[in-house]
Amino acid sequence: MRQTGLFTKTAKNVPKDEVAKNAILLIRAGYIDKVMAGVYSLLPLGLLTIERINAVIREEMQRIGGVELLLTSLQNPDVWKKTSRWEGDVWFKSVINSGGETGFGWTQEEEIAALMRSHIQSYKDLPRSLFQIQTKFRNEERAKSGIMRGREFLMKDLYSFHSSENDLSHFYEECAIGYERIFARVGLGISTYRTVASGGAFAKYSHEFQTLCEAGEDIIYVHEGKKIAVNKEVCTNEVLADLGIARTELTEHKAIEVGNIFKLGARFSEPLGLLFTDEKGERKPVLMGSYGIGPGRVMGAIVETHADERGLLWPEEVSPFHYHLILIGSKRTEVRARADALYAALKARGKRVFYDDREDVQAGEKFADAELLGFPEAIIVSEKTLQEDRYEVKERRGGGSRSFREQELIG
RNA sequence: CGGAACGUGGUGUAACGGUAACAUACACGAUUCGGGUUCGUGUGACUCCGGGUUCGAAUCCCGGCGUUCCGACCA
Repeated sequence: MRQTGLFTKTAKNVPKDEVAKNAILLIRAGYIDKVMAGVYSLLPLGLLTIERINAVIREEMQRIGGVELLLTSLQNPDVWKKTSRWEGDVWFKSVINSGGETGFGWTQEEEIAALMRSHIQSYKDLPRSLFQIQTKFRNEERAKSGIMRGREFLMKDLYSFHSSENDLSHFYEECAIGYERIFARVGLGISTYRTVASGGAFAKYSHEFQTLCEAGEDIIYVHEGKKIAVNKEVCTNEVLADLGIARTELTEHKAIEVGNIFKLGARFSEPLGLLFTDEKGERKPVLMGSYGIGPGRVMGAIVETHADERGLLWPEEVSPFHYHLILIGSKRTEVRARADALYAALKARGKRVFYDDREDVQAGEKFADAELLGFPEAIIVSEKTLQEDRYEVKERRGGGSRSFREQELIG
């Protein structure tokens, strides 16, 4: 992508109505735009970043057998009334002009359980796991923390269906491992802990994936040795005994909940009549699990934990581009021609390149912009590099630079 | 939902109840051309909305809407 083809601009001034680091940097760099409290648009660079995160999530969900679909946002109240979840303040609800009402989905257990009634009849139809990446709506009392707690946000929600508790538990663990792979790949591995949280009616515990961060809203107690944590909300002596850890071994941290996994049992399948026939001919409720990750929160958590005083700093796997090709001395036609050629050559080889081809912009401003945008490596093309017949490649993290011949770069 | 602060050009700030100013961004002209260069000129605001007080309101009062922060809430 050429920078002259991008409409967004970087800003020096920080928006005054934002305090969260993630929102300030993402807005300054032109990745997102704030529409209302807790409602942000994804601009081109923001969208590319989210798509990178989604691609990782997709791959790992498919690896554990998940099949992707896309459910509707508008919800049928009837199914929600059966599970007594139509009431409550989370909903954004609306009326249908021709009669009746609807609500915007904030999670989807009811809808998917209702759907699966037509597709699961026998134990032979199990297990199944389905996921989607979809916009969710929650009427939060108070939106905060920039993109990390919005009223409209993207969510990956996977639902699994099982014939036995054993099978559910097995998949639950598989999914937990998948989640660990995801967070490792997007650059949150070392700071993300599988955290014990309240389980609900069916299971004693659920698990949250919590990324240590001062901007987080949750408080967790971390056991470094075992690489596990306990949410403050459930950190009782009984829980600690279950986990075989002592309170003195724990350290308190603030954290961002970037994902959660939940055993639902028959909580939704039973009231909605999602039943199957087992080997003995008996009718039983399907056992379910649900597993969420917020790609926007992940993006926010990456910004919070990776960005520095110069701007954003993306791990390679989620960065919208790998190279930020910077043309210096844009008036000199031979320099521009070489930069154009290098851009084309890199693209032809499938490299993800963002090309700062702007004219009349000073080198300093280009460097500052590149650091704000945060791609892993900058390639600098200038009179100086051409004289040496080499290109300078500068790392965003650390700022070290090396020079390469064209062959080494595109080979 | 309780408490607090705030709402002024695109963005960020200023202005005692008395001509709305500055920075940035933008446009034009020079200058510079590997770290946000320098200078000049110019465009751009019914001061969130609606009432009220006053000779006169960005400023004071009331109501609404919105934003942020603290708390409560967050299957």
